[in-house]
Amino acid sequence: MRDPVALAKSGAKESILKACAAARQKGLLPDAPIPDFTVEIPADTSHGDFAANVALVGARAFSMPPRRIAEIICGELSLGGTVFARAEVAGPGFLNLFLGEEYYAGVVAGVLEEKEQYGRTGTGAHRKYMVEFVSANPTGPMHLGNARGGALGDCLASVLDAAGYDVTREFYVNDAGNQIEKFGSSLSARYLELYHQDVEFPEDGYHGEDIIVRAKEFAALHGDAYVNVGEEERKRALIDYALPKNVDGLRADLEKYRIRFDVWFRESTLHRDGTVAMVIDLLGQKGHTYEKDGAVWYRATDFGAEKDEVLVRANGIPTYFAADIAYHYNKFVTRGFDRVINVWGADHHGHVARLKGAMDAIGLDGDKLDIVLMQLVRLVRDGEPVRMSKRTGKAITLTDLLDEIPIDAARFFFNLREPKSHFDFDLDLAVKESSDNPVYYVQYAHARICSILKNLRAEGIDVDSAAQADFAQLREPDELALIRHIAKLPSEIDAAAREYDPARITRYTVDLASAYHRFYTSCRVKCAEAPLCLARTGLCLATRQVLRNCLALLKITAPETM
RNA sequence: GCGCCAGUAGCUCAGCUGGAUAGAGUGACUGGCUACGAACCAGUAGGCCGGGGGUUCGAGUCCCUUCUGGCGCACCA
Repeated sequence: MRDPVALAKSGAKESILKACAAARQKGLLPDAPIPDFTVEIPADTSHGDFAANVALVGARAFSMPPRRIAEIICGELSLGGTVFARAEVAGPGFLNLFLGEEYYAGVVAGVLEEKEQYGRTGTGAHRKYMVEFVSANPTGPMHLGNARGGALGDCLASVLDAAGYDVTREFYVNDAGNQIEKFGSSLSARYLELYHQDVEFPEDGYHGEDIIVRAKEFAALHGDAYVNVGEEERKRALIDYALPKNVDGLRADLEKYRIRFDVWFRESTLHRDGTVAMVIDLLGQKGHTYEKDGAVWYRATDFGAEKDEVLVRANGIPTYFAADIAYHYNKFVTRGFDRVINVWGADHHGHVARLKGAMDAIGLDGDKLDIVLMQLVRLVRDGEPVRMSKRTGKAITLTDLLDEIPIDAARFFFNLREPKSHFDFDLDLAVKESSDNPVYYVQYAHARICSILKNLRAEGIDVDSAAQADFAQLREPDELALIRHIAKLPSEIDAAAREYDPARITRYTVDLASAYHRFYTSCRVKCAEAPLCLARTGLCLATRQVLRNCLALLKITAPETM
């Protein structure tokens, strides 16, 4: 629960504000309000460990040159009680702050004390959040988009959990509506084909092999009992058989991918329990609907959408959109989520405004609904886009992908880029067991630490007592750089949660591994003087802990040996 | 035609609510193991941040415009 970076920043801010007040009292600064300023970690460490831009943003308010303001504030600055040892004015007027030695020791000791809790923050304050993701149609196998959405949604949920939110992972099962009817017709046709009935396969039906497999399974159970019944009865029986099977299949595939949902929510329940009818009614009462061409329309344009939408078709069947409004009513009202995050493919971006608008229209707050749009993925092999599976000739499925590349690599790669970035998934790189594969780079750092600790134990060093080592021994630049990076984890988790971008954690982990490898190259653990050796052992333990915490978040294994 | 996302090194991408000399990986070239894992580290080269305007102390970041690419604009989901 400790966040060294946040503490340092707030301490710096407080001291600076005090210095400003003191300067004003002495008449050194005019009596104008101090604009909001930031305390950030500069890219270049020669610019200090933290830097404040107070003088730059205050130039106008004080009508003084920034450099002069910075000098005045710096002169009044008292750093007692903060983690900083000194400050200096630099560049155009930055106030650069340098950390004192105690800070570093505190960070390492803190990690070893908090262990797997290190990095977690209380920012979320247990607010109820839902992340709905994947939600693949149960009419067939999952595609590549689901692979990215799965890794993204799952890690986003982990990140939110780490930031202190009460998170529910949810899969929306579209077990009603048009595509289920198509699913039934397709199954029915395949079933009848088995009995040499002369049937025409539905034009817009599902052509996948999996439909034939299900029809055969059904035939093995029931024989020709459903050949001579009505089409509706046959479809119903086939759907009732195949749908749960498919959902179980999705569940199993996702578990292989290390994703476990808290809730599998069925669309059909919304139709059955009347929620769909209720929200349509509600919209009508509020005057947001009208009838045209026999259909019930919703005035989406009144709520920011580009065009109005049909809620109930002329044939009396509600649209998917109507069900979606009901679904979100259920999320917010029935189940009381404070915020709902949906992970959608970018091809659904046209639905964002209308769904959020619909929330406003039924008297809820559309701003509590966040849609994370992720761009579609392009698979690349030998520098060429791969569209189809070699084996099946059809679109590549999640299981095809996981047959080819390790789960660790898949989860890592899909979380390496921001959701909104288009990206190429390099199959050759993902299967490569070498240094240029970043997932191995990170895992190697972990294995390396484990190996060192093992050697130290073999030499009779009490590794476990290293948690109480004198970390003030750590003074080398690469040691301090590593510790500074370790200190960033909690704020990085907060940032990832705030921006809905778990890729930040993946990149953080790569950078951490890099900082460790540099430390390893320049600082020996084993042959150092006893106190230094123990301190470095502690730093190894802390780094390993942080690597583990990050990899656990991403659900990627942390191997002891490779 | 309208809308959303993106254009940063040869390639893949970072760049934190506008901050200091635009970074990393990879590829190319060069160095580093008689010492804890060389699946590692260090160095060199490589850039009118798609183009053009604007806003201000300061723009890769914000605004306008334009070009290019991806994706949407169903009584499908």
